[in-house]
Order: sequence, then structure tokens, then C-alpha cells
Amino acid sequence: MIDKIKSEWKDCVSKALEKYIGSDDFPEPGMGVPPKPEMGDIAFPMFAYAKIKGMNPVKIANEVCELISSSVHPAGTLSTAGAYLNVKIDSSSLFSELANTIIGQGDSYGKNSSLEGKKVMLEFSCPNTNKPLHLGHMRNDSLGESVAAILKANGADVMKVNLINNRGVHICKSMLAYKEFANGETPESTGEKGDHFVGRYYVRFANWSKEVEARIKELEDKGCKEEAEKLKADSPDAKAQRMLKAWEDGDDEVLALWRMMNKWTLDGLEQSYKDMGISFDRYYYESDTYKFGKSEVLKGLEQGVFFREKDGSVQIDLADIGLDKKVLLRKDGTTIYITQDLGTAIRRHEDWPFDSMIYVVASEQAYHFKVLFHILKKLGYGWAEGLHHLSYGMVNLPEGKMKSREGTVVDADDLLAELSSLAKEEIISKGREALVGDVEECSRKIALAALNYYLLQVSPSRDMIFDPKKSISFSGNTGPYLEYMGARISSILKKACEEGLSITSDVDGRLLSNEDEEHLILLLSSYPALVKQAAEGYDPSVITSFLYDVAKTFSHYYHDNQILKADTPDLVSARLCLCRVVLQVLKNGFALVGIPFLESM
RNA sequence: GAGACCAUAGCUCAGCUGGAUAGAGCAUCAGUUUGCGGAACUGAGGGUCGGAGGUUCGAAUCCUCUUGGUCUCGCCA
Repeated sequence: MIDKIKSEWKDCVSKALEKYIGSDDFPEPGMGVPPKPEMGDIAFPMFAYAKIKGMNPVKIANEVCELISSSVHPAGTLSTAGAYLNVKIDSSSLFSELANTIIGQGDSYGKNSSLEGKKVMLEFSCPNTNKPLHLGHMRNDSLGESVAAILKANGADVMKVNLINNRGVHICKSMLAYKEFANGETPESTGEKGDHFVGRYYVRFANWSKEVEARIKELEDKGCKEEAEKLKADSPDAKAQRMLKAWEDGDDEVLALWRMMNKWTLDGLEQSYKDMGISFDRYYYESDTYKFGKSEVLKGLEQGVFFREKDGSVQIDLADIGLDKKVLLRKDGTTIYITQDLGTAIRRHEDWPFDSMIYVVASEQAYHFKVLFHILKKLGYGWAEGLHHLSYGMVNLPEGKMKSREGTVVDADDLLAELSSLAKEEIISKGREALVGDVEECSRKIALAALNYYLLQVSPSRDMIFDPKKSISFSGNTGPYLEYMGARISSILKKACEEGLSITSDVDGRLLSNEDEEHLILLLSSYPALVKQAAEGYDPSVITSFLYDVAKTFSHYYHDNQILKADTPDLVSARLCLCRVVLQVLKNGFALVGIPFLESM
């Protein structure tokens, strides 16, 4: 609706300029937004025409303004400010139509069909089965889940997939430590969450390995070369390598242990996903795809896309994209990371022929994806053109980077629990337990809002600093602030119902004529275009900043204007209707960025 | 050495398809409740947009160079 008005005005200005300049050979008028709302809603700078006419741009603005004003033009008021031609849209006259649209479409307001019929596969999270999720995964998961929601809102058919990294020598490490030290304990027997249980053994392995390394060095220093060699041959790392071999050879005992521990971790991860409101449509496991990747590489070798090095390894020469050679199969024929990813990509396209596939993966893997996409194209897969790496920066702590060795990794479950308990304290200190009903559930939803909003409001490409203690405050520009606005509006609407007022869209929109009201109307009507924009850039921050803008404006409005006790019944109705549509749009936006809506908090 | 990404207020971040006086939040200081939720609202101080050139009527935004940071360039994943 607002787009239509804008383009009408653009045409109008364009036509006026044509008349004024006396030819149609001039640049299209640029459109912007004036710095202050009272100056208008659309701005047309006239600088570009100064040169053509050889005239002062301020004069041009004034004369074009007169030209338009004196003839038929779209609804709105023209004014000039320096070299700018500003249009003030009569937004209150838009309100009736806007309110009808929003109320009529409800949860669908903002959705569009620009990606109708497009199949988009979205890969994110991709944990390994050695350890629980940490803060880095949370950024990944927030982004993945949000981009999926945004693409869906644009009509795309989205398939969310997770690739579980459940094979390799690192997996052997936790298994080995378990075998060595567990004495048969299980997550059930210790009451631990499965992923944390397995993670503990992974850490145990690292310490064990370090101890043995130290002992080897000690022996070497003492000159006991033989004993040192003996210990080295039987070191934890050597054992892990042997276990990997046994595993790939199909050793029953190793496989049984792997299945058991793998399940423990996956059950734990599943619980975390559930807590974080994350879900997947399909899981892929590296254990299933690596062999397929190998056969694809061998096929490519036959086609001459790859070559076999003298030592027997299979490689590709990437000179055509300015890169070096890259190994695809080791000389012993075993696969590496990229081999598996090749197999996984091809298998996925067979399973579900997507138009595009987005990998949500940290920016440190940019090289990997560049090579991967290139190889798939070389193999002749046309769909490889639709592959995209949505790269995001690291999450660092105020003290610096997270390091598992130094124990500074922020655990996802712990963080969520900490945030929930902060929220709970807040609820209790305000004495709102009775109001919110299920305190635990409400706290969790506040924690999720805080987390998702914080993670999504930063541009994906940037590294970010996350201070678990300070960065997530519940006041200011935060997820809980947005939830709070939702709760307050809900509360007003509830009160209105209790007072027997009906909330309809059949109101006189012209009564909504103060600055905040006009601003809100324009904001709400711009929402559908932003949903589209967010999808084009795979960028949830478009939505988060919009939501903040709406909440902030409403907050100000609400503070300065009475709603239920407005001067006349008609004004009460109009304002209630405004509340209702603001709430609806907030809710719709929340759904795109992982902010749970709360009626009370 | 090569490439990618980043640099904006004390801190955390917006703004970047070129437009008017560069914006939020936190922190600091000062205010606002006889009103529907104070997790709120208002105001103040705080900036040579890393630096230097260039393009342009106009540059935080585009180009070049430069400085600093992070990451990558594994037969690890």
C-alpha cells in the first residue's frame, strides 16, 4: 500500500521534471526519507538536475514543487527544504485500509509469494557427537531458524537439515576414554544429560593424552628411549587411530560402543534443540554419506575432472580459480571432510531437488565452501549455481576467544538456564507469578527472546562479543523489551474487553493524527517490504531493527497518550484498533526472529 | 607470502544499492507515576565514522593505497 503511494509520487515527480526540464533525458528522481518525521515521509533531492538546468537546486525544488502543487497529484502534502522536495503522506487516511488488511490477514500479514514454488534447503547447526552445544552453535542455530522462517514467509518451500558429524578420529577419543575410565557408568546411572556425559569423556581423553605425552617427554629426557617409544606406540592418540581403523573395518565391539554413545549425545542435543525452539525436517549423518562421497570422487576421476597423484591420492587442480591443488581422497583411499560434503550435497539434491541450498556455517570455512561449490560445478551439476554459504563471524567473550582447553567455552544449556533464572528472579521480584501462570515456562521464553534477539541483531558477517553476564540485560534494546511491549498491549486489549469495548477495524482513522500515530501507521505498512528485504539478504537484522523501531515508537506514544481514557469514544476505538494492529505486526515479526510472544510477563 | 572478513561514542552495536545536523542501547548525570504494566518514558554530556588520497554538487557508505585486528590457505572437521 505504502509502496504504491511512493511509486505514484515518484511518477508524479518524474513527470513534473520532464515538463520542467523540457526533455526526458534526465536521471530518475532518487527517493529517500527526510531526517525528521515532521519534514515529511518521502524526500526527492534535486541536486542532480542543477547541472542539467545550470540552476540552483533550491530554486528547482521550489519551482517543481509549485508545478506539481498547481496540478493534479497523488494524496499528500508537498513542501521544500533546501534542495529537497518533501512529501508528507496523509497516513491517517491510510489507516482504515491498513487495519482491515492487517486484521484480515492476521498472522499472514507481511507474508508474500516472491519465492513461491522455490525449494530451498537450509543446513545449519551441524554439531559433532562429542560434546554439547556451545554459544557458537547458538548463533548458528538462531540464524538458521530465523532465515528459515523468513524464507517461508516469502513463500519458499524450506527444508531445514542438520548434518551430524558422527565419525572420525575425534569421535574415537571420547569412546576410548569411556572404555578406559567409565566402569560402566551411563547417563542414566549418573543422571547426566547425554551430551554432557559424552563431552566429559572427550575432555577426559584430552587430559589423559596430555598426561601420557608428559610422561613420554620425561622418559625421553631421562634417556629411556626404548620405554618412551613403547609408551608412544600405546599412547591414547595411537589407540584412537587404531580404533578408527577397527571401526571402519566394521569391528562389532567398536560399532556397538559407537551406537550407544552416539545415541546418548543425540538424545542430549535433541533436548537442547527443544529447549531452544529449534527443529529440523531431516537429519543427515556423515557416517551415511562419506562412502557415497568417495564413489562420486572416483566417478569424477574417470571423467577427468580430477587426477591421481603419483602417491595414489586423488586431487583437483584449482588453478582456474586462483587456488592450489586440493586433495579429495587420501593415498590410502580414505575420505576427508570435503569428500563427505560432496557426497552429502549430491545425495541431498537427489533426495529433494532444491533450487537453492544455503549452508549456515562460520566464516572460517569460506575457503572450504568456495572449493566445494567449484568442484560441484566442475562435476557438471547445474544446481550447484544455487549453493550459498551464509557465513557468520565468531562469538567472542569479553576476555577474548572461547577456548575449550582453557574451559572458557560457554555451554548452551548452562547459558539458557542462567538467563532463565535471571528472568525468573525478575518475575518474582515484581510479584508477577500469579499473572504469568507457569513461571518456568515464562522465564524460558524471556531467556529465548533475550538470546535470539541479541544474536540476530548483529550483522551476520561480523564477529561479535557476547558477555553472558552483562550483555543480556532485560532493559533497553533487547528481546525482553519487545516482549514487554507485546505484553503491555495485550494487557490494554484485555482490559478493553473487560470493559465491554469491542475492537474493530471500523474506526475513523483520521482521528489518529498525532506524530507517533502517523509514524506507527507508516511503519506497519512498510513491514511487508521488509520481510522481502530480509529474505533477499538472508538477514534477520532487518526484522529485529524494525521491531525495535515499532516498540520504541509505541512506547513513546503509549507514555504520552491515553488509550482507554482518550477524550471521545471514537478516539478510544481508533486507538484500540491501532493497538491491535501494532500487536499483530509485532507478533508476526517475533515469529521470524525467534522471540516468543507472551501475553503477560 | 596469498586471499577473505572486520575497524563508527567509554562499552556493545545500527546506519553502507552515495543525500539534509552520523543513530540506538548500556554505563554516567539530571528528570518523569492522582494514567491503561516503571522490564517504561524524557533530557544532558560523550564522535576528526582507523589513516591518506580519489570520484562526486554531495562520501561513514563507492574506488585506490595504507595501518591494525580476526580467520583461512591440512591427506583435521
